[in-house]
Amino acid sequence: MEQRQIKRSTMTQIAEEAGVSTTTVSKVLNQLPGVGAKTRARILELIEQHDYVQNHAARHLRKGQSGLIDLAIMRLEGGYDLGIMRGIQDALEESGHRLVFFATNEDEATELLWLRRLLDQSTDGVLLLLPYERIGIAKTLLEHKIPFVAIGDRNEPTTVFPTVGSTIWLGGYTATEYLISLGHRRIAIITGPLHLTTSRARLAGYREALERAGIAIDPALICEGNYLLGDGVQQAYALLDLPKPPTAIFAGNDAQAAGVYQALYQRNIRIPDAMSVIGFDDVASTAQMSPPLTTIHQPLAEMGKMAANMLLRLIAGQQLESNHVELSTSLVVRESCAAPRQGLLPAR
Amino acid sequence: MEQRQIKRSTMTQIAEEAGVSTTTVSKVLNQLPGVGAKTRARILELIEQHDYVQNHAARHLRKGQSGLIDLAIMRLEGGYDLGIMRGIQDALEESGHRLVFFATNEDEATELLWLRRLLDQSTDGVLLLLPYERIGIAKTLLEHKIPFVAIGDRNEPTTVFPTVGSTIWLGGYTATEYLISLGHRRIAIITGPLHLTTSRARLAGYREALERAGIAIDPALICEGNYLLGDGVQQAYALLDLPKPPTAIFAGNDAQAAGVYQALYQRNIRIPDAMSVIGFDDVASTAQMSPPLTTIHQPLAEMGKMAANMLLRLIAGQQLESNHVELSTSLVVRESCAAPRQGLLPAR
DNA sequence: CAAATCAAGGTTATCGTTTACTCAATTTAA
DNA sequence: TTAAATTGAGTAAACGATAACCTTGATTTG
Repeated sequence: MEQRQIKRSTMTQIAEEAGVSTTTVSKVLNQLPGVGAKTRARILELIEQHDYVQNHAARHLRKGQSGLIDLAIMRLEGGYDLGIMRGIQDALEESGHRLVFFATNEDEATELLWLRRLLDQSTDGVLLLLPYERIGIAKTLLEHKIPFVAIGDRNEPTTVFPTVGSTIWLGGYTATEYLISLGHRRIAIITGPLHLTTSRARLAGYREALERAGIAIDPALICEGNYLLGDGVQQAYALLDLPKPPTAIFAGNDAQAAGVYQALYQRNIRIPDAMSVIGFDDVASTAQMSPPLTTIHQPLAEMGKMAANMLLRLIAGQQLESNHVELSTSLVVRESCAAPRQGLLPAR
Repeated sequence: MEQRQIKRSTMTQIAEEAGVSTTTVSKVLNQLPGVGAKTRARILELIEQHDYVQNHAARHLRKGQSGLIDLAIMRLEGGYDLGIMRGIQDALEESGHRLVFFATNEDEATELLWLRRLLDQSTDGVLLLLPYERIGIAKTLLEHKIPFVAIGDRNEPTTVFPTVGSTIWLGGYTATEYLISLGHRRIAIITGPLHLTTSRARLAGYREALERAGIAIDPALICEGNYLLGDGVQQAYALLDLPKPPTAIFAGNDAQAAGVYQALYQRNIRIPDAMSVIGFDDVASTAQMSPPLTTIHQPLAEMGKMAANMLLRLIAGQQLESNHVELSTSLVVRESCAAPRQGLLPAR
């Protein structure tokens, strides 16, 4: 087997050529004091000439810092994770850390193996992007004092470890309020699994908006899904088959909204003329839908960035001001909502 | 600053407790011969007890292998990259390598910085997932003898370095042939940028299919896009405004197909009744469209897996059987294509 | 002018493994 | 029974950089 990677010059070589010790070169590289201007310049020049790059492994071994941050994700899928990753990427680029990527695929064995590998100090910190709370991981990480931050919708808000989320309740409220403002009175919601606090938060927001508008809540208009497209399809059919179907559907997330779209397309019900649909998340692909989906924007990239920055601070040994931070959601109006067909509400 | 990560036990400690030298422990860990059964058992037990994990950095420093594979991607976006990443993930999980993720964001400076960092032997190999040929990177990698494999549609097929692609031409041919088989005669195509060989390959396949079916090629039905949704919208409008519009549109890729959908939705033209649409790539989100998009499947995950495996072989110092491999595309029939409205072709 | 301070730089141990080489004890072959 | 081969284990030198601790000469200070 031939030598694979070209042999690069080491600090020792640079030191020799410059006629100094490696210590001095190290000082220059790490911008530490104790080196004269002339010497420094000479060394810098040599470094340039040799196209010298510090050996990562040696540095890591000595300093105990790998320069690596591990991201655990459940499943490489939706735009949700992608949006967050984008933000993480951005934040890490500045810090010079490399992002290691790992998908658990919901397999516990895989997950454990991964966790075990991290324990050899090969990671500086961990970002958890798991859709439900994997207490196990968090606990292990805590035990081993590996810094980490959890991002996104999770089972329970906690202050035991740092988390980044968004104002879900407000999002649910805003979505519903918007539909009301368009004149809708019969507004359905397809929630996520109700054992998740974030699903309940959406629903609570929905309820609050209706109540404030003085609209009675009709339990028939509240369906539970599992945040998957198929649930959207199914629940939409169920809603359409109601004796008195809604004029608008708040889909809980964008995937379910896509499902609602499909059901409506099948039934030849035009959006937004005959039915308004609003999503949640504002995943990248929602803008691609026909018509483009009005939805609640979660600042995914910002959440990722925030989480990464918090982690970086943790790694640097600094204290966090707050263990849980929530970024704000906002309404993105596109083309899937309009006033209900019959115009204004009939006089009572 | 307090100690951050828990101090883990080292080989030395294990060795001491077992009353052997570190060499012996190392042999056990690396499954090398030269250790008696009893000793081996004793050491293994101690390893278990201590929950010992090898120190990555030390190992890396000594062996010159980081256990890391870097993936360069242009931009964290579509399902295209995601699909491929999924395959890579799978392949690497088996080998135990960690996947480092990097998005160039099309910024050359960032890219250079990244490349420079890899040169310190901190990577075992590189996977290039860049939509156009970044000769610079490949050349540098080649120079420094860093093993790498390029994946996906690229500018020019090459045998200078290993690449993984798919049978694009055949895909273009199949898509067109399928539309013809449904009875379409006026079939439009929205290509990608024609300076890309992969765009030209789709077009060539389209032409061949038409020719074989004895259908004259109408240049008015051939438009060029840039693989973006907006191009799909725009070109679709142009096609609809033709004196004699097509009855089917081959959209070049799925994003453009989504654009076509939007334009058709605006004009209230129903798919597939009044217009058939076929995509290319079979990105995850196409199944979410309304109606679900019929498209040409690129085996993205398989491509990623293949590329990763090739890279692994390269890293192990093995020869590749072939420098360029092409996996086959296939037709995925969903609901966006049907026979043209007017039924069969009028007799001539 | 002696003592204290300081800046520039060097010595050396160390981080935790791997590996080439050595060595003694034991087994095998002749 | 003795030389040769095999086996189980140890020694010590890397791998490349960092950091605590010195040394030296120059400059400052009282």
